[in-house]
Amino acid sequence: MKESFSADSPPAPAALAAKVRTLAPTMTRSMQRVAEAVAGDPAGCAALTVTGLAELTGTSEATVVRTARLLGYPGYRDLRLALAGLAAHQLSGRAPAVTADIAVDDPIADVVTKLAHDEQQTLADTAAGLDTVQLGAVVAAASTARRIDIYGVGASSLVGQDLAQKLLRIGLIAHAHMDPHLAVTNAVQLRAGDVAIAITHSGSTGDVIEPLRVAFDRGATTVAITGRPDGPVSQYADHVLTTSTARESELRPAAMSSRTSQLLVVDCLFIGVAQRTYETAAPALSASYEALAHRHSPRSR
Amino acid sequence: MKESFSADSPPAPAALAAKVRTLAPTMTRSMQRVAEAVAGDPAGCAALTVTGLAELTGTSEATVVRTARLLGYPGYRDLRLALAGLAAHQLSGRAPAVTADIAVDDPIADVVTKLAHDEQQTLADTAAGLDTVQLGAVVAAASTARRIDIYGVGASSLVGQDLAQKLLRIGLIAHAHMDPHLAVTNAVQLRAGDVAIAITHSGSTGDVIEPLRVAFDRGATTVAITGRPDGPVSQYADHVLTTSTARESELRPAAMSSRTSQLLVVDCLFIGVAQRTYETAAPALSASYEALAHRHSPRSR
DNA sequence: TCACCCTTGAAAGTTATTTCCACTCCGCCT
DNA sequence: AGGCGGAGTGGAAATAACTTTCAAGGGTGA
Repeated sequence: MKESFSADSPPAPAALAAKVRTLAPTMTRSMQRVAEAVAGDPAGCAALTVTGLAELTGTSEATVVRTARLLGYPGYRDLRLALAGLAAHQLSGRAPAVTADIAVDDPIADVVTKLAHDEQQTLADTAAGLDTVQLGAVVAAASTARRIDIYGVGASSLVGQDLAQKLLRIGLIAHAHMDPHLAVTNAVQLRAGDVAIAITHSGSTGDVIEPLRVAFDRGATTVAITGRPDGPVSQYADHVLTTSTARESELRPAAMSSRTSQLLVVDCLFIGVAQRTYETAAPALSASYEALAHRHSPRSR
Repeated sequence: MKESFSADSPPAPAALAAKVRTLAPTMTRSMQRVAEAVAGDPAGCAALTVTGLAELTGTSEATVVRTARLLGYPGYRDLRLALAGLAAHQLSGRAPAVTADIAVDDPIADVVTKLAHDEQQTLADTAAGLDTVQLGAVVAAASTARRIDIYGVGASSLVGQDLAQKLLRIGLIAHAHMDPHLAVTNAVQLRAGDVAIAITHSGSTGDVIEPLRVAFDRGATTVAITGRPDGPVSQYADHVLTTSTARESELRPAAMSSRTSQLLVVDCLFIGVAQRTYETAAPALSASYEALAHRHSPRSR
């Protein structure tokens, strides 16, 4: 039997500090120094080699290895790996008050973190609150529609354009109207089998409700994508898709999170339609991809 | 100079998967295999030695080390340490994520879940990979710019419009150019102190690079928001903001996640500017809010 | 006081990582 | 078409890191 130490337990994951305390009495003085250093600054020790840690604790490499063994690892290498994991753990643990509002004097790094977090929250909320039955119905209607008209103004206008752009790419006739007057005059052209989609966060944007009303009267399938399903827009909508309303702050206007939410809905809608029309959508998608390729400079690698 | 590879960034903590995707195009085949293995199974790879990983990926030790360097670590040892941290992270983090791709026959409810999850991932990756120093510099430049020109075509055009819209709302002179020719002719008007922002996922969209080049030559502060920081667009950019490149599938074109990523960057930029110009931004924001109020029907709740 | 055993670090030995170099393959130019 | 140059790659030497061995030192109990 060689110089064996009781490696009684598996490579403990996070309970390292506890283990150190438990085992401390059985340790020799030098080993205690090593264990102390490891428990005190896991992150720092993870960056050190055996030699480094030996020097830091004023001991030898052999002692460091012995300590690692005692702590339940096959060698120092594995202790170090565990240490790295533990370090990553604890510095992620302290979430810098991510729930806090974005303040005027927040450093830019915090802005990024908070904003990303907020948007993630918005996405989760939207996904949770989305009525998949309604969505399915809209997908079905859109897949077979003769034409699809989309209404949106302001920030929602961009969402509408995004949807139209994508639907066009898979060969559907979709148009995003930005001018309210033209929208109404075009809505008159709609009939049963066509689809009209109104996008408005407030649910009460007159410029968007009006064309939807006309489409509704004409017998088209009408859809409202709104954060206020109880708003006026819904009365002319066969299907209502609800977007989430995140808290807004002075620096973060509602438009920002509503846009995220709307885009998710619109993307789901698009993918649903693409699935349904896969036979024609797939070739259309690759065709438009091809067409774009030569617009990029050759060098890409 | 020895066999050196561009270890451009610090040892990224959690943004590893994102970094792999961003850098993938610059990588050689063998390196891609290694990077893939690392991104695919951080925990598993953390348990492997250089030789082990080399064998697993069917490459050589040298290639593994090269890949580690490219990812921003001084060597494989450090990559391994980071991997261990990441592994500890994710298995403590959360439940078995929905990593599966969106399939043609997925029910609509799954589409919503998966898509929301993917977009959340994209946001996290983007936030982790965003260079806050660069962002800060862009914010500073934009806050005091005489005028801000924004270039983007296709899907990126909408992102550009979004940014322009928001900047206008806080009283800055911002314009999103959609027509490449007009963009160039307008870029000629720029001079030192002005800001030009090009948005292109591929980093090689000629229609966007051209106006940026002109702006660059004119002495304006130029910014590129791109998923390929090594792309041609960067050579005319004083500041490069990197968006993340999520995996795409047949049903989920790259445009979708790149848009999410771009919007986050743009939002951060906007909030940064709003902070800096708070004195004027706050009243401007409420003024525009007021102006919109009467466009909505009276009944709201 | 002596013998024993435990603790410890130096150094040898082993394994892992990094560096160097030569070979190959691919694209380009002549 | 042939050859020339350069990037990409893996093999192997060199180096660094880790592990083991071993002998010296120091304390303790007989």
